[in-house]
Amino acid sequence: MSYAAAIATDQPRAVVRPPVDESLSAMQAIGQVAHFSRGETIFSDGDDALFAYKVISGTVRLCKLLSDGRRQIAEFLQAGDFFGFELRDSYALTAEALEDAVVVRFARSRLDRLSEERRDVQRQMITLLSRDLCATQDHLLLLGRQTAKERVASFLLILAARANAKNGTTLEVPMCRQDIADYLGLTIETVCRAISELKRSRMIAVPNRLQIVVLNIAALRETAGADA
Amino acid sequence: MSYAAAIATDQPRAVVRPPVDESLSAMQAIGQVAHFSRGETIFSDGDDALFAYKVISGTVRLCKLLSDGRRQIAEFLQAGDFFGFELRDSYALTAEALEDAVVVRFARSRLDRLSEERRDVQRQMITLLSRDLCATQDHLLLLGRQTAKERVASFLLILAARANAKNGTTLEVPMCRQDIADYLGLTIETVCRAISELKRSRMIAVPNRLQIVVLNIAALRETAGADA
DNA sequence: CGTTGCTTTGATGCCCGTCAATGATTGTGG
DNA sequence: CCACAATCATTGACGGGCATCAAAGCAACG
Repeated sequence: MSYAAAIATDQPRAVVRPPVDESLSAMQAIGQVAHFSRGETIFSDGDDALFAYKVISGTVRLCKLLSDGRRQIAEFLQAGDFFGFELRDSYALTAEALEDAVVVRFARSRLDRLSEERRDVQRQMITLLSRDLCATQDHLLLLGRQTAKERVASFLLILAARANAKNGTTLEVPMCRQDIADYLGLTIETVCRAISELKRSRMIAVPNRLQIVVLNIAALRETAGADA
Repeated sequence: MSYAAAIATDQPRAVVRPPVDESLSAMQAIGQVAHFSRGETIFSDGDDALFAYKVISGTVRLCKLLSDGRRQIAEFLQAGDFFGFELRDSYALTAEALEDAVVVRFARSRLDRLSEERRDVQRQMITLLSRDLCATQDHLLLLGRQTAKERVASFLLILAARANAKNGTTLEVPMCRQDIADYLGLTIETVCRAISELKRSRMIAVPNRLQIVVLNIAALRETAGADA
C-alpha cells in the first residue's frame, strides 16, 4: 500500500462511525508509517504522549491494567480509527497490536502547530474525541448494568454495526476470547458459555474462532437488552 | 451571586481537575443562567443538543437508562464542571439536577460561531473532552474489574481528591446511596454494606448520610486496589 | 407523633468466577 | 507426513460475591 493511499484509507463505516471528512488530509504531511507485530506495545500507560495515531491495517487494543494483572480493554481499533488524541502529557492507557498492524503516527508537537493554523484540524479532533467519549459512555452502561449474555450480544452487535452486517454476514473476529472477556468485564469461560448459548438458540454460527456468522440479528438485539 | 462572578467561578481543584484557563471567559458573553430544582431534568437522552453547560452551584448527574429501569450514572458534576460539550446532534445521555442547581448554558449555534473566531475556545473544548474521556476510561476499569469494596473506596477517593481532602477532612456527599450505587454498578445494599465495613475498619466515619469523614486515606487507597 | 423517604442490616439465592479437564487448531521437528 | 507440543477454546463441577427479598432503624416534616 502506498503511503498516500494508506493515510487516505477510510473504509465505509455505516451508522456507528461515519467517515471522517477530508480536513485530516492536511495531516498527511506530518505522519510517519510504523509497523507493529502481534502483541507488540505501541505505547504504555504513563509514557510521554509524544504521538497520536491512526490505524491503517490490523487491530489495536487500548487497555488499562491493575497491578495484580486484572485488565480492562477500553476499545478495539481498526483501519481508519484514530487513537492517542487526548490532550495530555502522558498516555492514560496502553496500546498494543492485537495482530500485525500498520499505523500512521503524528508527532504531537507538529500536530499542535498544525492545529494552530488549521481550524478544521482542531474541529476534527473535537469530533474524534466526542465520538470516543460517547462510545465509552455506552461501554459504561454495558459494564455497569448488563448481564453476561447481554454483554456478549452487545459486543457482537458492535462488530456487526462496524461491518454493516445483515443476517448471513460473516463477522471477522480478530481478537481472542480473553480479549473479548477483558473488554466485557467477564471471564473467558463466561464469554464462551454465552457464545455457545447464542449458537444453540441459532442467533449465530461459529465456523471457527476468528469468524462468527450472524443468523438472526433481530434476536441478537433483543438479547442485548432493549435500551430506552 | 452576580452573573459575572457566577461564570468566573472555578474552585480550586487539586490534582484531578486543574482549573480551566481564562480563555473561556470569552464564553461569558453568550451564556445564560438557568436554575433547576432537585430531581429536575436538564436534558434527556435523544433530545436535540441545543446547549452546552457549566455548573455554577449544586450537583448534576449524567446517566444512561435501559428500558427496564436499570440506570448507569456516568458522572457527577459540580461547580466549575462543564457538560454537554460533545459535538453531536442529540444528547447521548440524560442530565438531571441532583440537588437544586444553577447552571450557565451556551447555545451551541453561538458557541460554534465563537469557536470559529477564537482558537483558544476550541482548544479549551479539546481539553475538556480529553479530561472527560480519561475519567470515563478510569470508570471503565472500575466497573469492569474492581470488586464492590474497591469500587466504594475508589469513589470516596474521587470525592476526596475533588475536595483536596486529608485525614480528618469531612467530605460532602450530595448524592443519595442509590445514585452512588448507579455510579458504581452495584445495588444500594451492597454500597451500604461496603461503607459499613470501611467504617468498622476505621478508614472513615459517617456522621450522617450527607457527610463522610476521611480517617485513613492511605488505607483507603490500599483498599481501592493498587493500580499499576 | 405519625408519616414519608432514605438507609442499614439480615437471610437467602443465583449468576458468574474459579478450578479442572477435555477438545480443537496450529506450529515444529523428526 | 506424522508425532508431539503449545496455545487457545470449550465444557463441567463447584463455590463465593453480590443481588434480591424482607424488615427494621433513623431523620425530616407536617
